[in-house]
Amino acid sequence: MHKSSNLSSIDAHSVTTYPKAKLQHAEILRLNIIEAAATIMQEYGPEAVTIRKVAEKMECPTKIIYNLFGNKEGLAKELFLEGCKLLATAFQAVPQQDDQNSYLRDLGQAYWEFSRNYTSYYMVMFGGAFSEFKPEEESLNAIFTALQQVIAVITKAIEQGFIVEKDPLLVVNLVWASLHGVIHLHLGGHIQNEETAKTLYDRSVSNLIQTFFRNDN
Amino acid sequence: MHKSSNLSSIDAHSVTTYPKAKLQHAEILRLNIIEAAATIMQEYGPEAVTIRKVAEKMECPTKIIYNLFGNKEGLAKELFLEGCKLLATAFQAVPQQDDQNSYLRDLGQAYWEFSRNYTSYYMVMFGGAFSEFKPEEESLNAIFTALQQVIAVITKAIEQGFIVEKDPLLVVNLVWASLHGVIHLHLGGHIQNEETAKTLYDRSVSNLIQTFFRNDN
DNA sequence: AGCATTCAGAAACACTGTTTCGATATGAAT
DNA sequence: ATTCATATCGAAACAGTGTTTCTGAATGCT
Repeated sequence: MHKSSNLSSIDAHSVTTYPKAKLQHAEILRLNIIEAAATIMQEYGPEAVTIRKVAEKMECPTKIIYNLFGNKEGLAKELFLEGCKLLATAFQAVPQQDDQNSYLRDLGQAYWEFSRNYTSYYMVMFGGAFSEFKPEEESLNAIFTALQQVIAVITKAIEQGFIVEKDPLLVVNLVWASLHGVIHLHLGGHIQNEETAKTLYDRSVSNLIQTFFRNDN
Repeated sequence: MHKSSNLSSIDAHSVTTYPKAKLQHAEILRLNIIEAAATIMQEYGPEAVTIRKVAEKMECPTKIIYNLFGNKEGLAKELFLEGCKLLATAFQAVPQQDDQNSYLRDLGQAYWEFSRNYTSYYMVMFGGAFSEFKPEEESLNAIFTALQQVIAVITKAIEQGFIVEKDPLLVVNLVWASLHGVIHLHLGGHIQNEETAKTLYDRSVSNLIQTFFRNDN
């Protein structure tokens, strides 16, 4: 106890730096709380993320979490944004190709693997795991950012005349919705067998590419 | 209080009919509880369905609900099955047509309207509104039954050579997943504008039909 | 009619998100 | 430096959830 009293007694005259140091401390605490929540979520699933468990892991009272995030929705939003970053990273890790068709296929594969490797994040972001959280503008922008590679490749394909449809976002949404549908039905237990789900997913990818990419025959 | 004591004192000698009457009573009670839960759900949403609120509406202790349904998951399952019946009815209400292409389009429209008119049921069935409930065999069969019209029309289209793909269930799942994806992204707040969502939905239907129905040109 | 069994129904338990409130400690002012 | 006001801390309480206990009462069988 009284952990910070030593720190604050180091120098008592630099008044202006005090709030800054405290804010830094608060920011670090904030990040640690998000990390703790993420750890619990990935280990035991989104429904295991309770304010009390996070507070227990952080060895702090729940009030601090409420001070920093307002309510559970605020913490959920941070996990949502964290997931967006992970998805963005996953897409960025896919090597670009001149063949837009093949590149889009690889991005689709990356999306599937993201849903497998970060299932809890996927459920928070797109599966409604935290029913209290609905994405608002900032969260929607984060998704938009995460999908940037997909948007880019489709935009390019349109510009180069490989895709007839003019509106890139329309195509992106159609692709996204179709693939999300397969993943979500699988995660929801409606398509239980994973192989079956993967087969459906790959067929969806192929069908979408066939639909949008004019095959010049 | 002692409501049933009058009933049971009507005739005390017909011993064999007693359990039957009681089972009937239990069955009626069971149906009333499901109806009460459904009413709460449709009025205030799935998250408002709590054992206590249902018990309060039924003016009975929560124990009775636990006796009849085991736990909340058991009650959720009944709502799920109820939703399947409603969806089946909605599909059956679509007039059959010889033109499989057009018929499938109308079934797709009915599916969209079901998700609009019975959003809570849709969320319970396919949106994971009751996270504790995952469909087991009986529930999966109920979905299969509800989708019967869709399965039939696709099977027929394959038999008649309009669809090249051989496996009807594969096609059904691909169609279902794509359309569910649009609906679910919309209900989840990722595609907020309803008009946009409907446009995407209609385009998905068109794309799917174009993909699977060989256009004889 | 008596007896065993079952079941109703209130209360309690364990857990959740969230808020309250007194004690504490902090930051500013004289 | 001491005082005062403010802000924060942190335990406890509140309201609500799913579920289980437990006692008294009614039920069904002998």
